Amino acid sequence: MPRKVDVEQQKSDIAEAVWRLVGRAGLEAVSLREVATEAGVSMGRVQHYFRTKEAMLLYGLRLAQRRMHERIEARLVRRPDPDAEDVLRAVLEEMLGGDHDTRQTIRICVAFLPRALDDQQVADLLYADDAEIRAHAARVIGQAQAQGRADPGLDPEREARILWSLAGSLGVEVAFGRTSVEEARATLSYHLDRLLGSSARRPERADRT
Amino acid sequence: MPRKVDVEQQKSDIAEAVWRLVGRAGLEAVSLREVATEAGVSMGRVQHYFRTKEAMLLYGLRLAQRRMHERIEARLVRRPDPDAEDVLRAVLEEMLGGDHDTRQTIRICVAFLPRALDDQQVADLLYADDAEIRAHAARVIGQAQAQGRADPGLDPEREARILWSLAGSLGVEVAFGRTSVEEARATLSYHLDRLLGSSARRPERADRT
DNA sequence: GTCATTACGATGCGAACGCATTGCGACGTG
DNA sequence: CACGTCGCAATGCGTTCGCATCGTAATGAC
Repeated sequence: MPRKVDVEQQKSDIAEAVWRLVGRAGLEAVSLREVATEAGVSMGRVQHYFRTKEAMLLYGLRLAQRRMHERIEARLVRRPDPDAEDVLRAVLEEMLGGDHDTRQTIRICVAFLPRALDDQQVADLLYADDAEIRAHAARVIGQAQAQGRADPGLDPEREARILWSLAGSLGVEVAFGRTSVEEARATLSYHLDRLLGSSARRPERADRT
Repeated sequence: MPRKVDVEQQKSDIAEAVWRLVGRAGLEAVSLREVATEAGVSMGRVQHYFRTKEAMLLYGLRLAQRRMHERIEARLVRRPDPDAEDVLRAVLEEMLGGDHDTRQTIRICVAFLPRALDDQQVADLLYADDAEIRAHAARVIGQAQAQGRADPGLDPEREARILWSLAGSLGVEVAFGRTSVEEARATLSYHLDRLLGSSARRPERADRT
């Protein structure tokens, strides 16, 4: 077997160039030539790794979402023995777009929204975790009610829906520069305090415990 | 003076073709030829009324938003002596995308989001009313507090932010087929009930009072 | 009727597009 | 040390793009 390179590395290098272009000016800004230039490689290379433009875009979206998942996991690792609420908070915090890559990912997802209308594959990618996380949020809210922390008059399903919409919306505002991360965080924190009780919970594990 | 046509009519006919294309598959789907075909006119006509593609798109966005404003006004006309809360509720209701044209407009706004990043003109159009409406919402919430209808512990500014984000987010979900209008309406109504007290207020004026 | 002016339809141009093809240098295997 | 395969760079093709140009039919002022 001949010449070997790190295929995944090459593909992700190209995908990241796609991200930058999409994040900067939307899907229309993406052409094979532009991607090649942005990645600092030849157009032949791009075509070697992606048979079609469509495949390249889909790979970029998929990878962006995987990276976002990894960032959420990383947040959880920093917590000792995370419970369901920790998981929810980690997801919400990630969605706010404090991280530069997250903002990029949010912009990418927004750019793909129109495609989801008639492309089931894109729709599946974009909405993959929605139902699961909403259900999870509802459970956490119900749990807080059972513990007497949350207003028993709340409808967990509806509140979960609202929370999810709110976090998503704040993330988009941040990603498109309409709101600062601090503002978004303060707003979400305010909402969560009213929903689950004070957010002053167990702190993240400090470095070198 | 020679041949006269209804210039505004012609321009809006073309703009509506742009809407259909954008609403169907995003900004990338818009080319002069496609627009001409969709509108059932010649490409020359399109170019006659819009000097550049950019001008055409901007006109489309502007007109879509003006139509949305008009629909909100129309909602208000159906209410006898509307107060500040009626205005807020009319705006929110419109944002949910119950109307087909509104859904189209929401999809158009989303499609333009990336452009707002480095096009101040687009940004101004997209975010024109945000601050005003948020301030208005905050006032309405404060007023409800003063009347003892709303929880005095609420922060009107933050609640206004949340309400605005929520309505926008629900509208986007509806516009992209992720949620039914009924669901969105129920969710918003649930939230408003907790925020302002029962939504069972003065009904709209019935036909033929 | 004459004429200026508006409203277009038709056509052409250069650039950029996605994609296919070709060829060759680099490398692990025998 | 050949040989076969992989990793690309280069180039070309047909299409589509936005836009400019040009010709002409229609119309109201005189």
